[in-house]
Amino acid sequence: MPRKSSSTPAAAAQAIAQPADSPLDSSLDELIGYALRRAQLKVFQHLVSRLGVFDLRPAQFTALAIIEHNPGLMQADLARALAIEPPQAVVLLNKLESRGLAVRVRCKPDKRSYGIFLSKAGETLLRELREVAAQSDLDATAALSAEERQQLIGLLHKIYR
Amino acid sequence: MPRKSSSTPAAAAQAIAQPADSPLDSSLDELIGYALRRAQLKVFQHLVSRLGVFDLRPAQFTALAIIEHNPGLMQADLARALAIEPPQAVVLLNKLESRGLAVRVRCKPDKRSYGIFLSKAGETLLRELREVAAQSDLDATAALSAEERQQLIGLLHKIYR
DNA sequence: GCAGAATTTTTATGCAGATTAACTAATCGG
DNA sequence: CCGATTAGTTAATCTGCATAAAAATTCTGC
Repeated sequence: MPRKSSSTPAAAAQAIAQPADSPLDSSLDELIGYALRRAQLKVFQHLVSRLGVFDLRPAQFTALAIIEHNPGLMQADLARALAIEPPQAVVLLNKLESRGLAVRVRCKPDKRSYGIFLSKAGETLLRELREVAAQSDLDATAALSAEERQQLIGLLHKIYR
Repeated sequence: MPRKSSSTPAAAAQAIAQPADSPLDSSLDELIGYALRRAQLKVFQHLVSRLGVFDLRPAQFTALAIIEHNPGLMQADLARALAIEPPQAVVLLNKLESRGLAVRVRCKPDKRSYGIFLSKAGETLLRELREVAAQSDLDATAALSAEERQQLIGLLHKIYR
């Protein structure tokens, strides 16, 4: 019986990473992009499986955090913050709203747009999710010391800031 | 006129990153997973656009490097190394072979399998691609010093090794 | 204040990448 | 030689994302 390594259903490799048991190498390890991708994939998959317990995807978690931090924002803003197109923000929000985690409130002055807010349940869940995510982070980077984690975050911020 | 920020056709955000001009924040920046994803996305998009000149995707570049480093490997091995499923390895290899960059050679002892090799053209192109990738790496991480890059690579290796 | 342009969200459609299942060909083990 | 297994391929399906078009509302110039 061929064993199926990953329990992760999606989050699939767009390609680059090799699973832990791969005996093959490619001499690409000195490329930052390659190392970044493999590390990111591992950490991401960790998070995906942790969030899976809540039937949530990373993007939904991120959306909750953005909404909390910018209450009343419009959908277009959320889309931009998530780097997704507006139609996708619709389906994402639909899911959050149908689960009672966020609400759309018609904007008084401009009845085209909505203000988006977390529900009480959304706030509560988000608090828990933050802890889950932080713990997932630690687990996935168990090989690093606290100091190294801070170093890493600093370097990464330099790249994308 | 609605401005379209990204010139990147695909390589799209599975969600998390925010484009450079996003005014919104989410207080997620202290998560390694979040920072990793955003940095990885930036570096990856850089590489995608550079490789686009050659009509290649990162996975194809990686495949070439793996083949060079493990000449004669079987398709199943390649699939495992790329963390993709065998059917995908087929289409990937078909493309490389149709472009004359790699060849399948029927295996003498076991006529079910192939040995995969780079063609002369594949080797030549790969040499060029390595330089392109290395330069893309430098460009995308221009904010880092040489020392910081080495530091970063070391930290990333600790995560996924 | 009204016609036309612009903008906010939604719906519909299409596409690229990936996974699964089913099929072919070849080898292995008795 | 025959059933079971393996390598590769093909086909069907799914998913995520984008693009385009539509609907509702607001804005602008006259």
